[in-house]
Amino acid sequence: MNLEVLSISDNKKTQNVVIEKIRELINYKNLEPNDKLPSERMLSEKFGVSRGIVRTAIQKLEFYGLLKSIPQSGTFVADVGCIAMNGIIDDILDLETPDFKALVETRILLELKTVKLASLRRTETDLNRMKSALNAYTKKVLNNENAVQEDLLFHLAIAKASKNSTMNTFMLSITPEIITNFAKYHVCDDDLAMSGIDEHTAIYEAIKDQNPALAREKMKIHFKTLYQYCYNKQ
Amino acid sequence: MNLEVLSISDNKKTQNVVIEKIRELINYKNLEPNDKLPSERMLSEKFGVSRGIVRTAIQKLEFYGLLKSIPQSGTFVADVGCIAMNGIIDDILDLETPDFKALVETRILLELKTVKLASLRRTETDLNRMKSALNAYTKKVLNNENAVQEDLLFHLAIAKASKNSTMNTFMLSITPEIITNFAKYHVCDDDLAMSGIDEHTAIYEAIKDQNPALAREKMKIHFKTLYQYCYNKQ
DNA sequence: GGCAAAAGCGTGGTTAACCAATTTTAATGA
DNA sequence: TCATTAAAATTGGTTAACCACGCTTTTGCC
Repeated sequence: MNLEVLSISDNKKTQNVVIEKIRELINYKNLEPNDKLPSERMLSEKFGVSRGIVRTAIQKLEFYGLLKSIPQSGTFVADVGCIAMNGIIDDILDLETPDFKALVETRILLELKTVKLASLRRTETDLNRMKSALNAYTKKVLNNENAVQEDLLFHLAIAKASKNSTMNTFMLSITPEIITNFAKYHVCDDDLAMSGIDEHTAIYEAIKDQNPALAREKMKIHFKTLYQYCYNKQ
Repeated sequence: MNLEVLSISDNKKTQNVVIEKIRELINYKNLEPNDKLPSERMLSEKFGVSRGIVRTAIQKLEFYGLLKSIPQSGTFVADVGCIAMNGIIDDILDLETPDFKALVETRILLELKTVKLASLRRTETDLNRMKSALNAYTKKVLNNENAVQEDLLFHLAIAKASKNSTMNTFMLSITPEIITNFAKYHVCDDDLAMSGIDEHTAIYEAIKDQNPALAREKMKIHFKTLYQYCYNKQ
C-alpha cells in the first residue's frame, strides 16, 4: 500500500469535494454570471474546512475561467451560465492525468499548425531565435551529445513565432513532460538525431521562405520518423 | 490610471522575480535533474520574501512540469536539463494573455482532431452523453432561447469521447473564455443557432457511424459559418 | 560489535492570525 | 432633510506559527 499516493488522492479528494460544494451552492442559490459568491471566510465556515482549502479550490476554478476573484471586493461567477458551469465542473472533476501517447498526439497536432502559422507570421527576431536554437542543436549532435533539450527548444521557438499565445502556452505545458519521457525511453539518440539536423534545417528554411505548405510537409516528415520510433519503443 | 491593473502587474512581477531567482539558483548551483532544491524556508529567507510567495512560484513551475514537490521530502528538479529549463522559464516569464482570435484558431484546430478521434474511439456512453447534449441544445434553440452553453457542452462531449486527456484538458481550459466572448459579441444567435442544429446532428451521426473523415468534414462546415461570423463581427 | 528502536530534526502541507484597501454605514453639521 | 466625512466592518491577499510524516542519528540492549 502506497501511503504517498493515498495522501495525494486524499488531498485531491478534499479539493474536489470543496469544488463540488461550491458548484452546489451556485446551483442552490441560482447564482448567475457576475453574481458574487459568499466570502472565503463564510464558505470555509459553511463547508467546515479551512479557508486555505477554499482558496485553492477557488483558484482552480479561476484557472478554468469559471470564477473571478477581485481583491477587496469578492469572488464572482464568470460570464458562463449555470449549464456550462455544471458541465465543465463535472469534466474537471474526473480529468485524467495525460499519458505519453496523448501528449505526442497533441504535440504533433499543435506543431503541424504552429509551423504553418510561423511561416506566415515570423519576424526577423523569430528567425534569429530559431536559427540559434538550430545551431545549438546541430553543435550538440555533431559532438555526439544528447540533444533532446535543444531539439525541443527549436520547436518551442517555432511555437513562439506562430504568434498564437494559446498554442504557445499549450506547447510550453506539454514540452517538459515530453522531454522527460524521451529521456526515459531513450528516444532521439544517435542516427535519429543526426537525420534531425537536416529535417530541422529544412523546416527552418521553409519558414524563412514563408512557405507554409512546405514547412508543414517538412514537419510531417520530421514527425514521421519520431512517431514510428515512439510507438515502436512503447 | 487603473490601480487594479497596477497591483495585479505588481503581484505578477514579484512572482516572476522569485521564479527568476529560482532559475538563477539552479544555474549557479548546477542543479541537475532529480537534484533537490533548498527547502522553502531557506529559499524564502535567501530571497527575502515570505514562504508563501516561494510556494506559489514553485507551484507554477511545478504546473509546467519543471519542478516536483514531494511531501515530507523536498522539491526536486524534474527530468528536464538546464538548457531546456532556462529556455522554458524564459518563455513562461513573457507569456501573453491570449486574445480571442488565438482562442478560436486553437479551438478549431483541436476540434477538427477530436472529432476524428471521437469517431474512432467513442463508446456507447460517449454517444449517450453527446446525444443528450445535442437534445438540450436543440430544445433551447427551438424555444428561441440562447443556447451557447449547450452548444459548447456538445463540443466538450466530443472532446471527452476523443479519449485524449490532453486535448480534453485544453478544450476545457479555453471553453469558458470562448463562451464569455461569444456572449459579449453576440455570436451564435437566431438563424445561426438554427442551422447549428442540423450541423450538430450531422456531426453526431458521423461519429456514431464511426466515419472520421465525414465527421471532420461536417465539423469543418460547422466552423465555416462560425469562423466567418466571428471574424466579421470583430 | 552489531542491530534495533527511539528521539530529534527537517520536510512540505495546513491553519489561523494579520494587513491593506474598499465599501458601507452612521453620525454630524449645514 | 441631505450632504459630507469619518469610522467600522468586510473583502481577498499575506505572513507566520503549527502539524504530521519521514529520514537520520544516536543510544541502549543483546
